[in-house]
Amino acid sequence: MKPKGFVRRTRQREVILEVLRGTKSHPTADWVYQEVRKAMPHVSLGTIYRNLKTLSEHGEIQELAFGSTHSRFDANKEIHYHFVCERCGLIEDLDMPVIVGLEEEVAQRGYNVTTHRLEFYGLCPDCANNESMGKAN
Amino acid sequence: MKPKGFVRRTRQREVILEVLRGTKSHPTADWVYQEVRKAMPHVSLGTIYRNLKTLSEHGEIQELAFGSTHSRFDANKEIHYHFVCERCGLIEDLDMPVIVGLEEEVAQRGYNVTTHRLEFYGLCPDCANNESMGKAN
DNA sequence: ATAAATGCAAAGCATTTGCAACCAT
DNA sequence: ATGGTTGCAAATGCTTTGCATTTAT
Repeated sequence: MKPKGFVRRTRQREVILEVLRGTKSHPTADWVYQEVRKAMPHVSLGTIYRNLKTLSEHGEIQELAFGSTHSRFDANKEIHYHFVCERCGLIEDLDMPVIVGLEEEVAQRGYNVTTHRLEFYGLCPDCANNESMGKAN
Repeated sequence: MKPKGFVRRTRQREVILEVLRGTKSHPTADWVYQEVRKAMPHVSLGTIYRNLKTLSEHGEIQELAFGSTHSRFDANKEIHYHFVCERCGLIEDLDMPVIVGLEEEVAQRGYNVTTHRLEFYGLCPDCANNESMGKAN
């Protein structure tokens, strides 16, 4: 029996991966689109987006979210770290000390560091609990 | 001479700050909007967005970008940290070792940690240089 | 054969903006 | 009085989707 939800190997998917592997510039979807078009003038942006999503879901690439569809705001001005639950979306402050010397370490590499951001992803206690009890999603 | 670009103290700005200071939930702009409406039925979403931006630019609150308007993709599957230039938008990999024991530290607080993300913000070498030379933006 | 993937165009949706009226200083 | 701020609505801009058609397996 053939597996359902099987991921096919298409030319557009291959070109997209090639393009991505050929750069260190952390490109946007649109940049990838422009590059892929050079080899396949008829690709559609939709295909690029669908493949980038599929590829990152399968761990072939990493997606880094920047900008903001859903910015969150915090009246706490002090630097602090967050935990983000990948199941319920909860975002909580972590009562964890700010790591000292971290920005200095990057500054030594020639960067002028203003601030840093550290986030942990996973399941919050509640979701981890529901998951193990086989609750619905 | 009165300063230009002075920030006024408006009722909507105050209510927005109050709402934000009254929660630990890292709300979205829309949640803030719904809350502020309870006190000021006529506020507009545009005002919420404008004020959230002003407030974070002035360091009164923190904005945490989630989701993605401008996702970036990386064929490098290994976990690694990034530097983001706030002036030119450059995003670079940092050749910096992954901090050991970090996820364990959060796990001890009851979270089920899958991964983490660490980013540094500031000026890249080029931009820092141009800035000091008084180059245009 | 058959379900996944594509191209194209039409939504979706959070966020931004133009503009006249308004109001804090 | 003056220019920052607001409300309203239209516009952006990235990303997602519906659908008929291709295409990989």
